[in-house]
Amino acid sequence: MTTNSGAVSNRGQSSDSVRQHNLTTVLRLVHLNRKILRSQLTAITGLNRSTVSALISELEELGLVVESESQGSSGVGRPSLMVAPNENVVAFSVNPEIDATTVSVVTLSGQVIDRRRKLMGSHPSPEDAIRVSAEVISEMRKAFRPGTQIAGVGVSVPGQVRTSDGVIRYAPQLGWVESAFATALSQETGLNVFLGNDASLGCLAEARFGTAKNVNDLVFLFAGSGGIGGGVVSNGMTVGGAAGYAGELGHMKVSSSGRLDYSGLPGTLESLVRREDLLDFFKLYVATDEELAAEIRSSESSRAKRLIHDQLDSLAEGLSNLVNIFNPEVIVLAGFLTSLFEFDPDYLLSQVKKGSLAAAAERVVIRNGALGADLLVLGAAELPFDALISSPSSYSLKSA
Amino acid sequence: MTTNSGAVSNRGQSSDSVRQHNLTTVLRLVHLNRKILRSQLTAITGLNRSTVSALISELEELGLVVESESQGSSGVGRPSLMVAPNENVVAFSVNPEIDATTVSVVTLSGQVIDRRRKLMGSHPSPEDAIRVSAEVISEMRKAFRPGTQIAGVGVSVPGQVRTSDGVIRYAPQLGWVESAFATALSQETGLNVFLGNDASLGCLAEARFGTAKNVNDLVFLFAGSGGIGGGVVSNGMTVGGAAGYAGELGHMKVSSSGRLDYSGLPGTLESLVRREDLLDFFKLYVATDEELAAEIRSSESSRAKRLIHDQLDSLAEGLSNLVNIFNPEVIVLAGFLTSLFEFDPDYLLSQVKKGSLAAAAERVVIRNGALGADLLVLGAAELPFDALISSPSSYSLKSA
DNA sequence: CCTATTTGTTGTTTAGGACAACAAGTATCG
DNA sequence: CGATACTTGTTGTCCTAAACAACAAATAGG
Repeated sequence: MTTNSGAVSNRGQSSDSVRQHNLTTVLRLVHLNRKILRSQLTAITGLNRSTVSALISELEELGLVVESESQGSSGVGRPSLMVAPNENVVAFSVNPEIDATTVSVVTLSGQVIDRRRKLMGSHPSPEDAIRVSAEVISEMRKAFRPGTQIAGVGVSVPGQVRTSDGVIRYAPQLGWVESAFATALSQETGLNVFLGNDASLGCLAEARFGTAKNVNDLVFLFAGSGGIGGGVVSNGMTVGGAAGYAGELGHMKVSSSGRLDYSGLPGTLESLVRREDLLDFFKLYVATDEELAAEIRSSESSRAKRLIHDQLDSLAEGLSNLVNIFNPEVIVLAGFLTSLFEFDPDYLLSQVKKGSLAAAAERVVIRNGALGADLLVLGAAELPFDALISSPSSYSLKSA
Repeated sequence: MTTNSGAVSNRGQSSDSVRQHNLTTVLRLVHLNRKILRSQLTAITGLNRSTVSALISELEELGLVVESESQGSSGVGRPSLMVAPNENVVAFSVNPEIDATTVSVVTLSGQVIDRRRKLMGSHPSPEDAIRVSAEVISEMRKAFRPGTQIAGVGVSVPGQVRTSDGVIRYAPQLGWVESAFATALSQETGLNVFLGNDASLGCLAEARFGTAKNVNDLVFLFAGSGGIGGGVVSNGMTVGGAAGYAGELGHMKVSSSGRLDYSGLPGTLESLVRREDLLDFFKLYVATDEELAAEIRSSESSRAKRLIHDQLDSLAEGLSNLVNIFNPEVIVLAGFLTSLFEFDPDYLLSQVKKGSLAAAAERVVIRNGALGADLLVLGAAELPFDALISSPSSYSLKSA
């Protein structure tokens, strides 16, 4: 049941908004599926063939989609046309890290067609990151083929972002506080800039293109060197909260331990499940996730196993809480949590079930994320694409 | 930002569905506001005056709303007509408790016009409750004035309910396990029966008619003799989870304490914030919430204050987690939590802020619920009313 | 009593989706 | 290989329902 509380959608619908809605619906399906048959569009939307035809014509005139004859026909009857996003429509994805900033170009069809990583001095300021991003974006634009249309810029932030105006409130690892990042980068580039929390964007990406495609209720947990972040989809909608700070699942207190997390809160999931602890134990310094994963996979000593199982126990406590709170269909893990999970999947699942209500946990599935290195790149690009998709006929795309 | 993940609303809209949507929108506004001016309807919906006029005519012909001349005109110009729900449209609300079952009649305008509480032997079975409910409903129907139209029955269940088919999975206090309650009660009464978790329904009621009206992101926490339940509204939608079990906020682990809650989970909010503990301390047995509240309010001894502050501390730990997870606009407390909160509101708020991220907590407000004894009655009645409102022209109302 | 203002009503226009008929292209079967 | 069945795209027509415009009704203020 998806009862809405009444504070939502009190607007009526005119025939004009119907058209917009239908354009959005079709364009979203084309975007999500990368390519899709017209016949599938009519089946999924429930709209008439002729209506779908008209909608696609309009989207084609807007330069947003292209049609082609489908190869390798499947079945009787006239073969249906293939509809795909126009490859000329792109977005920039900006991913600031502690020692570098990565800028990527993503097409509306989900291809990452360019990526440049700029190393930066330690502890760059927001202004540094903005300047570098703007420079890289400017370079990249010069290389675009003519006719390229830019939807905007999406930025993944390892910290708390006020989504309404794209202000970074606090990014602990970067040491950034209260930066009007979106406004500044928009001024530098002349593009629309959207910000999101990194884990929330990862959640979005896995829900749309990854292992949780078509899942309406999911919990996502992402752990990197900077702690644990999360994201939640409920009723098919991202849980954003009043100002966009929701999803800080790593800062959930699960124990009376006095250990502090990176934000200074005691006994939280993030304080107990730590990449650093494993690195220390394996005497790895500055290791990649792959190297750490290899160590974990090949762990034989009982001390190592004990440590890993302790981490799994703590992780399970957090996940149990989330199961009780959200009753998700799928739990998706990313970052180094994937290696923990792989070490003993059955153990984690059984511990999660032990700590949660039977009914809420009975159908839950735990999976590793499927997007790997593209996770945040794709997630951030979804922000400008969402803006475009929600008003296809009026959104102002910028040319290269 | 309310980004949707893509798994939702892939349907297109035909002109017919527009009409249904607009009928629903108008009827929902009339229901939520109990009465509303036509001019306000046009302003809120953004629809044309003539369109609103036509929609109301249709709803009036369906017997769902009535129009009247508004008294005490306010301002220049022709006075607008007042639109209100038809008082002949009602729903039954069934609230099973450990020692009694209460059946109420609620009008579409939100009035509780009849209520009968049937005491039952200790530990009644689901079948007992179904039989008693059906009997009371049958009696009540005889007393209805002619023309009364019944939307259905809403049942609040202190336990886990699979919302898709109205099966009670587990209601610990009642000792009920796996009961096809909705189907059985529907068979007995010939009415549509809907089930919901009690706390979730309380959340819904406070969000629609209580202290959280027009709030799109809220967390609700409800504590009675049977433990702590909760409900969440995010993006204006109830968080229900994959099968409807979401919102079990009381079973969130926040401490390493070995104390068990009523479902056998250790260190949870429910295990630490306990009505029983307070009753024991004050040597009250079988007290009402009012009696307990009076004791708490007049507590002077330092031992009493200590106990109450301990409970507030535990409550704050749970709420801090929920703030980090949901970034709510408002937290609503109900049941005996209201007296805890009233004892020292500033303390609770400051402890909550201490345990959560500054950004997520900065604007959060804690309030007591406003609906008192009507909480679950109104909440349960919303289930059949929702069904009616979401398809006004095709929902089959039953006559008395 | 007259004017300005707001709202309800009625008749007309218009946008856009549904529908029906036909053309186009594929697979199957004899 | 041709006939048939089947599915899909296209085109022209129909129809629903919202917008719009003009007018009537009801109020407040001068």
